[in-house]
Amino acid sequence: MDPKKTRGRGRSIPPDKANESWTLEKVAKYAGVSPASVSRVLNRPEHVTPGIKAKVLSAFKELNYIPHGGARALASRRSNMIGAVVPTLSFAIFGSMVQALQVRLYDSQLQLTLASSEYDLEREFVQAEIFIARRVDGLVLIGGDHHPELYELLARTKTPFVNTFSYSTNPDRPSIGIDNARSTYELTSHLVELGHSQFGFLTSPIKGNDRVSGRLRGVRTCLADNGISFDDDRIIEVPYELSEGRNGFRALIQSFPDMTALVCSTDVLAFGAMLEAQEMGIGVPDRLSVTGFDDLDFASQIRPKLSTVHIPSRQIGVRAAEFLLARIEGRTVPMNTHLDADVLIRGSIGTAPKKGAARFTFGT
Amino acid sequence: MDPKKTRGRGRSIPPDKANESWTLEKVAKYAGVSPASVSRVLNRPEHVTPGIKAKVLSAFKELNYIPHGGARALASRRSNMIGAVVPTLSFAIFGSMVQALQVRLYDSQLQLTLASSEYDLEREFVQAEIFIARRVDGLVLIGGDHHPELYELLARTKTPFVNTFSYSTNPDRPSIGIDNARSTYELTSHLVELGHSQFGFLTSPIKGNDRVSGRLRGVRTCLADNGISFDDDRIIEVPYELSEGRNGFRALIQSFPDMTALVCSTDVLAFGAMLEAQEMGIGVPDRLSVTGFDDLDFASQIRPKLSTVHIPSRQIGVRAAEFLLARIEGRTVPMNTHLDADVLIRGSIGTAPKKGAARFTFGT
DNA sequence: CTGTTAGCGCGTTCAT
DNA sequence: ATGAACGCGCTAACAG
Repeated sequence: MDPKKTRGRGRSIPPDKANESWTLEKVAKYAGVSPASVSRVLNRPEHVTPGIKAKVLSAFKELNYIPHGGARALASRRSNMIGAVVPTLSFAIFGSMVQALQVRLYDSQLQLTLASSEYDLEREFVQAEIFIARRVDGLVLIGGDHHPELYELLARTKTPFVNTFSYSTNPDRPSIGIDNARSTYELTSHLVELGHSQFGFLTSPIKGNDRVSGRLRGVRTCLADNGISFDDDRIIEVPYELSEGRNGFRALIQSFPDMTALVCSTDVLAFGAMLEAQEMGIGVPDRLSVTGFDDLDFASQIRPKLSTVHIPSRQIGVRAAEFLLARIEGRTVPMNTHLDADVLIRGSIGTAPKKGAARFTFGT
Repeated sequence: MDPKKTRGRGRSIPPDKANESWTLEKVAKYAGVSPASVSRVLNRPEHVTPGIKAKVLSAFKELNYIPHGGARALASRRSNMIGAVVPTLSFAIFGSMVQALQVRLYDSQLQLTLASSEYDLEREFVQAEIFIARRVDGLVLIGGDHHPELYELLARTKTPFVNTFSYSTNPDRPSIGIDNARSTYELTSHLVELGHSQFGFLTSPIKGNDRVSGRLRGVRTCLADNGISFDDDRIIEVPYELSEGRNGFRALIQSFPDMTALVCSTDVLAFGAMLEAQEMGIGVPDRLSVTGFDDLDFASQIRPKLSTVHIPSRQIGVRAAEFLLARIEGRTVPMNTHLDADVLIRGSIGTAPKKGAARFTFGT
């Protein structure tokens, strides 16, 4: 027998198993096999004899070997990472999508890495660029409004990506999401049927956010279809914060004391508005109907319950993962998939108060 | 002159600038300089003559060159990535910490990459391991309760890390955070001073969460110090969800109808409890005092305002970044830093109702 | 200051 | 099924 391969199986230099930085090559030597075999048990264990596999596996354990991700990415031209850039980490709605995404990717041996843009398209671009520099295998984005250069970058680098939360039909911009305009249209219709004609729209910043602008479009279209006038000064834009919902509502009701229906672009602002209304003695839904969007936990817990639109965010996460997996593996998949969003009519809306009766007077 | 170095500066093979995968070497050839110089303008631009720098920079632009992150990490033994594993992305409290962390790291050319553990120590371990496989330069963790193997892994790989949100004094476990027990002790003291003696504790799962267990300890110690009895069945543990706050409270008040003070381990559960109390006709704070922890936006917006503890989460994020930066650069820094958490006494707590008056009777 | 050269740790042809 | 050799794209000495 070859003495090198008998006893000791190459355990020549194990000075300190713990404090060594083990590389695939060293592990191979330690296990008495070739580097290629070690690589195989890492990547295609089924193509390896049980005997060798066992040796390598036990070497892994003994040496606490951890393969170098960067080196693997370099050699294989695949990073096994998917990047996601979300607008914010401060609201639950993206959290549940991301969680579902993560779990689904994990099942396929892909790791999710996350960054946030703080609702800033420039920052979103920078974060995406960093991900691309890491050669992520795919990218998940929120919405379809992005820096023009980002779309160019994506195309140039051929990075698979998918827009989420808002549905589009553009075949060059894969998307998985809901129809924001349609859902809001529906919500607004209910209000119209209840006799409302004095509307207000309270929203977080619209620029660069197609979900929000879609919702605004839904309101506009619905009111136009019903011959209800809706001037731009009935739209008030505030930062995405609970307290700003209060402020926005106060400003709006001061300008339009006869407003009886308030449509909010998101639950958070609706909560703020409801809290302020309550404080001002404006009854919801008796004198004012309020709607939101997102169906956050609070929506069904506060009283009255908030009428809103439920976004299937877990579904979106799962679908996004599966879309990217398909693209990465070269399978063909529909570029755009529409998901249904349930419109939830709850206690926060009611029939429009009779003319005059609704008018809120200050200082009374 | 050497003809190779004259006109054309090597622009021999630019077949399709757009569809090429440009490497540092190709860029160097294109710019007519050495690979080393290109690398230098990437990493130490100050050590490069303006002339060369200009050539390289314009080549970057023309070719849309994006350096390969994995290769850089491999060659330099630094990934310029910091990993963070958070328990959940669904609550704002970690969001603001992570955001601050991200911004601070960004200023130092480090990229944050995020993963979530869903409050599961096993999953936390796996996520951390993946990060370490990517050779992150540092790791941010939440709390100090981790899988024992994680601590081993960290030590073995010499990965700089820091526990956040909970303060500890263990020099082997760097931490930046608040003293959960102390803050809750203080909060409870207020309740005791207001005459309360019938307490309840509503909490999210305690196991593996030292922030929550610290808070429980704070309550226990305070009540013991004041000679107030507090049996374990006055502690109720529910999932971390708004609706579970309702359920938990209902169960608790049924078992202990004479309870007048409810301490919650987190604002979310306190909100649930307050909503349920309101629904049940139990006045807050007249018949029941409630406290939370976190100071979420809602805490100061609902009525009555929730008494709670404000966590300086942005501060924690900034400090965590700076701690890791220091460790990476080999500077010495205090291993444990304590941050103050403001105890906010607001409308949700009041003097204990007289004996008997407080007793809530079902079906009345 | 600049260019040359040798790896970084791994995957992947090829032979065998 | 296994091993040898090459190269992924970049940085880090070193030499000039």
